[in-house]
Amino acid sequence: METIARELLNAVLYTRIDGQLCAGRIVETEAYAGTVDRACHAYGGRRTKRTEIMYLPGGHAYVYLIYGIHHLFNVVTHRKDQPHAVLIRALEPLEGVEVMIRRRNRPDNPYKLTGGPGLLTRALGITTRDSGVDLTGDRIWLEESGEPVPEKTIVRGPRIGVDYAGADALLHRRYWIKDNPWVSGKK
DNA sequence: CTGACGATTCACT
DNA sequence: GTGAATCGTCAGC
Repeated sequence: METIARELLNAVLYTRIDGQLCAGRIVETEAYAGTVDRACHAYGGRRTKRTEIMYLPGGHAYVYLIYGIHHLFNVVTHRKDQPHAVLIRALEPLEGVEVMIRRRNRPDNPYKLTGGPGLLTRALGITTRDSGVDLTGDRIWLEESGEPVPEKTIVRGPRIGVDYAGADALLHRRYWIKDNPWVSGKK
């Protein structure tokens, strides 16, 4: 749901995986709007073992493998059987930075530690094993950061990497915090 | 069973 | 700027 994609900006994503606590502030998201969105894995009402997670009630994690290499993390946002989700595209690291650096094992550009959907899952230790986990649990969870993002500093634009979605690729369902250096991709 | 391909990242020209 | 990496998922036979 698009409202939730906006609301998730500034929320803090925590993981406690392999005994390591990590946290990052969400600075970029994308909304995937269920069965009528060509860019959504559940387009047309498709239900498979993988996409079944998106049909769970909001508050679960939907994680999948892309290009055989990267794990992408989403928050399921709607009620049961409404397969909407928000992809977390970028974080600003807050806690466990040393752990993230070790997991990423590539200390070139610091903004690339968690500045991309495949990068932040690597840094936080999230994999497809975590698909379906309850985000109110103690392995992966979200917390409000207090201050909501001022409306003026939220920017929106077309989603990235969904050209196959035809006209739906043009919809402005990507949200990010203006001028935040951790935001991935281009304008 | 088989083949095509992806909500990406990185190395290299 | 281009192309490779790499494998689970999915549709089709």
